[in-house]
Amino acid sequence: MEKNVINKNHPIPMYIQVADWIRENIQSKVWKKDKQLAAEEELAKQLEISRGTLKKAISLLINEGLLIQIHGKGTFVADKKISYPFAQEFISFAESMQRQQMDFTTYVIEKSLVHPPEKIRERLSLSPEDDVLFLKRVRSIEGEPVILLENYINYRLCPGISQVDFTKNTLFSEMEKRSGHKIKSGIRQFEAHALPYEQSVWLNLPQGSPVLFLDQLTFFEGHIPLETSSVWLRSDKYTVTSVLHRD
Amino acid sequence: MEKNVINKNHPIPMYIQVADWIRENIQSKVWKKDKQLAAEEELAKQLEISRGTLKKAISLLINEGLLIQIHGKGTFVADKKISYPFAQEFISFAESMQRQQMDFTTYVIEKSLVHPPEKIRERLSLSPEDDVLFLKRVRSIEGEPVILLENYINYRLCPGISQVDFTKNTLFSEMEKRSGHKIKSGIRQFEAHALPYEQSVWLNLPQGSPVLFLDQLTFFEGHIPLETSSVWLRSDKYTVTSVLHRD
DNA sequence: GAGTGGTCTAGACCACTAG
DNA sequence: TAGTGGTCTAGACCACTCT
Repeated sequence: MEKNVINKNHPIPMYIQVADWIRENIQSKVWKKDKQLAAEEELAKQLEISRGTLKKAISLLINEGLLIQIHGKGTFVADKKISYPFAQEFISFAESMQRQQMDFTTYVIEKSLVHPPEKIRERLSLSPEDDVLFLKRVRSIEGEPVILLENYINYRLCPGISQVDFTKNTLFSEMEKRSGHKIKSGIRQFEAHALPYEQSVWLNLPQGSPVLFLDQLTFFEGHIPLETSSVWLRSDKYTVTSVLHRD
Repeated sequence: MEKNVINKNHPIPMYIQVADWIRENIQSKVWKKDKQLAAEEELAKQLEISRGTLKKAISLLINEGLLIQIHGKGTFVADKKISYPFAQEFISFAESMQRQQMDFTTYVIEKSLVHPPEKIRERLSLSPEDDVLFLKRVRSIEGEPVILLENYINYRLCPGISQVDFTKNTLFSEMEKRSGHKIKSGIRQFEAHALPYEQSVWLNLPQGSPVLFLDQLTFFEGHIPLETSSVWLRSDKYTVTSVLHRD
């Protein structure tokens, strides 16, 4: 039976638990491409949840591109190749890699508490006396650098974060841990840039190469900005793919 | 009263009608930035719908970046600048522009029925005898070209589409009209490219300029592929912005 | 016609925010 | 404490697909 999959008591909403369980079945290849899931009513009964809750879980996975539903036919495991749903759900590079069970390494180029430039202060709604943690990292897959990140983090909201070893810990998880709040949303703007010299050194690419550039702003619940960053992505190595839907 | 906003009978699902109504209030500036909406229970009562239906409408608009919700506080009109939710919802360039009440013009460079290259045939799951419509267009805003599109459309699914005047009609609406089916989903892959010479002429940019490149595949319901395209975007003129959420 | 997902309801209780 | 959104339920009826 599938019923012991979820815990009816508080910690995590049931629809998230159900989505996690389905995602795991897909990623571990227990459920293969094109497998038809049990009908919603049936599956809900097995899991001892209501159909509405199950539908909410399924819709998350449709959004991630892991499932497709066809009216009158059923729910199926999608034929998903490598996909980096960076543009779809607010997940970090680290989370995206982890979900795909890919290994990456992080090298910290710079980590320092600084007084922020005017532009950063505005974006993060900082008071004049607020400091920010400036973080500059390169991430590599199989020894090849693919992504360069420059983050500015509101230090008041994440006290002690300057002590973290970012070769071992991810920024998102540390920001949530230090602040005691959940990251809720973000804005990402995608542009194509010619790689500046300063960045080209770290990405092991010729200056002027076309790269994906992301401008990011991250919020806690309550629309409180806590982090802003510039990201340079080698789009020859790491493409951003989105599975999108119409309503 | 707000109740005449929606039609309880069939044509369009109520949650879409409600979302359209809210979107219009926001875009026409009747509801301004930071305006707090009536509480869900109250608003549902006014619209004579259930709270669940209202929540579904609201979640669409949160996804579009038009509303934000804060637990315990309320629902608010987001502070939205120009945003092109290209990476979030499967809407076409034309629809994106129309929603923002921006004018654009379309110039058709080429429109021809052709026998598709092998790669296109595979992507669209075509039989050897199937033809495709090849369409090459430039779109300009205020006289400035910003986007170049090359589309391959399964002609069997959209009979007669070769007759359409694409300076006046949009591809998505024509594909839906000719086929009698609704476009349901798509996959977009974002890359940064150095602008090839052939494309540079149409975008009025130097060859080699960094541009956003999109590789797109479009599906009807039932996961039937009907169109695939390559799109070059001037990211200095037209940036792709996504408002993203975590669950 | 049998089986599927799509929409909608009317309610319940919980968790968070604010004064 | 009052007011808000977040989650969950148990059911109903409709629309679509396939045989």
